Amino acid sequence: MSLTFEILAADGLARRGRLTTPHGVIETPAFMPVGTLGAVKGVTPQELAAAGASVMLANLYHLALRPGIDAIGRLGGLHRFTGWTGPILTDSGGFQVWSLGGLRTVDAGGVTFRSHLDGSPLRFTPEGVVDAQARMGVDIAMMLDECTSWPVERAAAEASWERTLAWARRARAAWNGGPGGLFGIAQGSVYPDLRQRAAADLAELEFDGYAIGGVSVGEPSPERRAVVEWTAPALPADRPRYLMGVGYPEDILHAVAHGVDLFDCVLPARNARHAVLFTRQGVLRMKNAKYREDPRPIDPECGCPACARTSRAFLHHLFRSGELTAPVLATLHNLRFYLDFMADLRQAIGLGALTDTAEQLATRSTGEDPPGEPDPGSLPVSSDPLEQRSS
RNA sequence: GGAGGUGUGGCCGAGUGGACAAUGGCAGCAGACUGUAAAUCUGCCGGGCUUCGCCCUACCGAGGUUCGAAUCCUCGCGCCUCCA
Repeated sequence: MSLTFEILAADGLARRGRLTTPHGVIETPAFMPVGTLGAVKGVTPQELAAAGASVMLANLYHLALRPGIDAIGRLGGLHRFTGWTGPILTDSGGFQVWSLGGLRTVDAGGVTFRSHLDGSPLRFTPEGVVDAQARMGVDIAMMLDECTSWPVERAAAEASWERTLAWARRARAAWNGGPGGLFGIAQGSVYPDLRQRAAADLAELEFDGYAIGGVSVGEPSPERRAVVEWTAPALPADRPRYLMGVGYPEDILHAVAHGVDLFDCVLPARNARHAVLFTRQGVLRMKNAKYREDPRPIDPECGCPACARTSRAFLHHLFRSGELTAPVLATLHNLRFYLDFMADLRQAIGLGALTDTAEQLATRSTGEDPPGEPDPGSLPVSSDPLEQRSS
């Protein structure tokens, strides 16, 4: 097995672990920022690392379309190409089966996409997807799956799982045990027996890790949580578990408490670009008029480069003006918030205090920030102009 | 002085007899975003109300024609262009 996973501590079902990959160690539970095209939008690899990220996601479908897997191979692999030196996990394109629903057809053998860029056809098979990820030299490859939509009839969900399971077997057989690892993906929509069966089916195939897919596709939060509660404990305990596409901090906390180790979500990055910031005081919609003359930092308890010397008023101004710096600063902040959140969860599990701190941690991103009295002196200004952004 | 043009909701700008409280865009107010076709999308945006509807005031101003005018006519005012 090319990835090693150690469980360092446990707290109820929650685990504090360490996943060792060819390009570095991932302390879990971990949040993996999404860099679909090879970069988290607006963020350099150095900034990503400085924010505390230990692993980055990228996407096979998007990279296969542009610049192409062969080109990435000729350029020395995905790490060399992107400049991100830490672990990389690539998603297989299974999510695009759902998100690009109008641009693909699925058959027993695989998926045929019509490029969203120019309409040209692109064929994905379980074997081809494994091979492409191996050629890019990623640390964690994901099997090709069919991400079911929501809602979906039970019979359709079951048929879909039969197909995805067949793909899982083919992917497993095609994986040549390169330096990285291959993860299986459980589907089964919102049907408990299907979910549990999917977990058991995959476990037999002995993947390097197991993902829960088919969530974050529009289902209500209680449905999503139920899926986690059925599936996560049913997956092999000695391998990392990955909840795909989730989510808000409260959902991550819930999943961690049920034994999930890895997460990814576009939310912190996309919301940042849309001027929505996560803070320990609640959610801030930075374009709102109430921040026009708010001199406070975004989040006084945050150590990110934006909070170090950017007032809400200035960030508001940058967003209003369409200044590129705005989404960049906001993304650096939101990423740092998520990554700090995960660090706090890891610490809590290590102390056996997850349940105790759960409420306190969960309230961070809920609700609107309280108005508060603007305190003109509240923005800390460093006396050392070179201190900022240095990592 | 003469000729022609033009004046529309915070701004720009469609509309040239009824389907107009008036297309669009911007600005403004708010909301959504979950393995990224997303620096995107949605709602509101004259005033009031019991806001899937009703009432009032509205397209420079004042008159007029008409069943009916942002749209036609007259006068006035402002602005633009050309000629002297």
